[in-house]
Amino acid sequence: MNKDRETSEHRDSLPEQTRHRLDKLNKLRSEGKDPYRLTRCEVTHQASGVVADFEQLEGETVSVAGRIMARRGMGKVSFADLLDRTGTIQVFSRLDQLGQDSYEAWQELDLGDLVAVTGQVFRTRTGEISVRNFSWTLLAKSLRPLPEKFHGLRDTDLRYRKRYLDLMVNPEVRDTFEKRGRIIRLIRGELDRRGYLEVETPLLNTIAGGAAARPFTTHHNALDLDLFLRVSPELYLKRLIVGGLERVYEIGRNFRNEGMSTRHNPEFTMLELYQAYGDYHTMMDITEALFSICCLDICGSHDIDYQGMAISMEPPFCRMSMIEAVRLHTGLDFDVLKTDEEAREAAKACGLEQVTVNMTWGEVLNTCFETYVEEKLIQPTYLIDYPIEVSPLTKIKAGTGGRLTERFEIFVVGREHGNAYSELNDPFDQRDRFADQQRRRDAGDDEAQLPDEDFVEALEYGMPPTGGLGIGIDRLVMLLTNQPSIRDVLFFPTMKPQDG
RNA sequence: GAUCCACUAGCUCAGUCGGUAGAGCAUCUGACUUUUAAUCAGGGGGUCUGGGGUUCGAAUCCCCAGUGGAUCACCA
Repeated sequence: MNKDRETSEHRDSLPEQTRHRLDKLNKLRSEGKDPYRLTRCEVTHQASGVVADFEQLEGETVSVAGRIMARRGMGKVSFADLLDRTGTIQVFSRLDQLGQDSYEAWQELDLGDLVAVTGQVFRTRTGEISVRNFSWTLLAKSLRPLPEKFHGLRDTDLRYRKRYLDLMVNPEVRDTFEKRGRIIRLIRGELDRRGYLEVETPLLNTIAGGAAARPFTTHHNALDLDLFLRVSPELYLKRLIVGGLERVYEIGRNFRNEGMSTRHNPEFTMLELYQAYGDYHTMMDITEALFSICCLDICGSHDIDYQGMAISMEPPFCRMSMIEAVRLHTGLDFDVLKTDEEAREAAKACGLEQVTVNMTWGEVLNTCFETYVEEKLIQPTYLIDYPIEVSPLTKIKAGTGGRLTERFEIFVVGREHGNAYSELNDPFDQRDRFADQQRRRDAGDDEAQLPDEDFVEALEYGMPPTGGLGIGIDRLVMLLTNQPSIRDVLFFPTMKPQDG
């Protein structure tokens, strides 16, 4: 709120409620009681602590601080609900205890004002644990009316744009984000226990590698250099494996310049980890451990509800090959369909319209999976053995004629939650795969991966056999907090400006 | 990018057949010394998202735009 708004002509144009609050603030300032000048206050107890430790605290004097969320005036007595980060505590104020001036000033407070209260812990006649107001301080004036307390803030537009209001009046929102923080802490704890080093790698990339996705572009002025926001930290993390760190992980933001949905935000948080001397089976064990640990801690059970679906997060998770899954759901058997031509014809006969003339056996298989199977994988399932065409950084699976790779994605509630593989460490093969990706790019596939010759050079020094895993943190949080949209687990989801 | 839906007081929502706008909470005035969605009495508050059109008359019907939501496309 800028200085202009304190002048009289602006005052008159303000909504009634804001005008009243501004008048009160100006009155305080003119009396030398500017609340914004205070720099700190002594807080001895949290709201939930007063309630939890009532037996010990009854009769003791405590200092609490928070936002006034509700008031119930009774004349010479009044009640207020004070909200801090732990919850709500009731403040009981009496005229004869505060004195005329202090009580009148207390009655002048508005919903949303931030106050500190010092007083005695006691239980009211109706049993409510409260703080008897002996003295209080206004810590900050709230100049705008709060959203309604009973219904909360419903308008999704407002909730996402002004998340602070959402957090003030919708307690379950705070709960979701506290759980998000806990999930990330649990993951760090488990990986630290397993001897992983947490690392950070560049967000500004000269080559946006490691995933097939369109990047955001930016520019460095001093170097006169176009840069890309990373779409994945994968190639950097594997360089660290080459460097001998053996077990590394990074939890951080990826940026993909693509469509948005309930499952996609342009920036999102990924866990990526790499373990030398492991493979994709090692990564299945870690995935199960991480999911299970988080689920038990957050939900208290392996049996959870997600949007009306009963999900069992009890390890071990179901494992099924892509060929098997497609056979099960479409009847098409890619063990029998041998050539690209046969695969295309069979899929077309099955009604798959996306099939184009150039598609290979593996691409058809993958398209069949995405079209007919993916959304049906409700219970946690490791979908294994992906076609080589869609897995340019992955080791070939022995005995598949070079068609399939040692890779899995984990699906829950019909969504991809993670992606892992036995990392390709053959520099010759890797160079060929990049060349293949380049051919696809040249043929018009702008999502094909960009060759990274420096990465291949790193492989030439020798990378041990390595298992790698990526888990979408936002989707995991959605799953464990039963939120329907990724925007509900991001404090500030990407939004169009309103006057855009 | 496509389709459908929504947008009314600070917030949550009604608004019939096209006839000058309603409620609850919040706010203001008054009453009230243990309330808790406090209660009681009274008052104020609106660019009906924006622009255009049809009409004697539009929150309401039509067109365009904005923002959001859902679905699809995209996302190996």
